[in-house]
Amino acid sequence: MLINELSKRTGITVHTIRFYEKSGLIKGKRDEKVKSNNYFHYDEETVEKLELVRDAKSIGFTISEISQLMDAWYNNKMSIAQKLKVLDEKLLSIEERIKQLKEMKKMISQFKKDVITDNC
Amino acid sequence: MLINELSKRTGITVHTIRFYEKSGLIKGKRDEKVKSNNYFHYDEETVEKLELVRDAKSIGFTISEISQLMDAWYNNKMSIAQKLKVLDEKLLSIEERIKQLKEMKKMISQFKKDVITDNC
DNA sequence: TACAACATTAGAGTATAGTCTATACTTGCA
DNA sequence: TGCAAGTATAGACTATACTCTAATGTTGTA
Repeated sequence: MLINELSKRTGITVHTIRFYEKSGLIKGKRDEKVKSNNYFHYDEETVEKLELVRDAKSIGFTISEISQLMDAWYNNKMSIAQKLKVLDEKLLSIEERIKQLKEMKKMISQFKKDVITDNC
Repeated sequence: MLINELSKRTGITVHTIRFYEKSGLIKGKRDEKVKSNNYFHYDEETVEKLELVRDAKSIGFTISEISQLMDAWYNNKMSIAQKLKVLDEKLLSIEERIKQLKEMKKMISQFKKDVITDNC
């Protein structure tokens, strides 16, 4: 599929997809048989990747973190041990974030109580 | 206390504290009695605020979100209902983030299993 | 075949959140 | 008193992650 369809499938703008391509998150292929143009072609895996990018971004992962994660997932040049290392690191950082979010939740709940009792 | 002490107390650089002051997160007071300089003075509440800023930032809150939160906390111009509204919104967004993080955790755990089983 | 829609590249512009430099004045201590 | 350390303001610079524009070429359809 071409970039326009990829954009429609993922809900990510053409501009942003090109930006992700420049950043190395995805990679389109040129069709050697076609000589009249230089269009990039994308496969289903790219759709999956962009969905992962979207999810990972929404929880605050940076592009470079997502890049690492995708290497662990899709890159066959990494050893199993290396892949597991990256994945374990990401798991730890996620758990740390959940912990911090729970603390903030507690704080805000306490705020709420304070606001109510201070003013009634 | 002056900005240097505030910086040492919070571990936030003088530059960044000035940036937060420009952004409206904190507010120092000038001492009317002293006429030879224009130095800002900060109180304990500012220390607390900067600690809140640090915590909130670490879980991905933007400055504008933190600003809202601090208004709900410290600004006496807001009604109780308004404060509770802001706090409840923040609680909801935190719960949403926790949910997303848990999903990502599941995904990565599944990745790990795939990596192991695909290669052994 | 005209022309709208789509593709590419290069590069400029924007928003957020700092980070640093320059300049100039003030304070505290040996 | 000298001078290092601290303070203020203005503005330049950086990094991240887009977002948009311009220029130019290609494709598909009425």
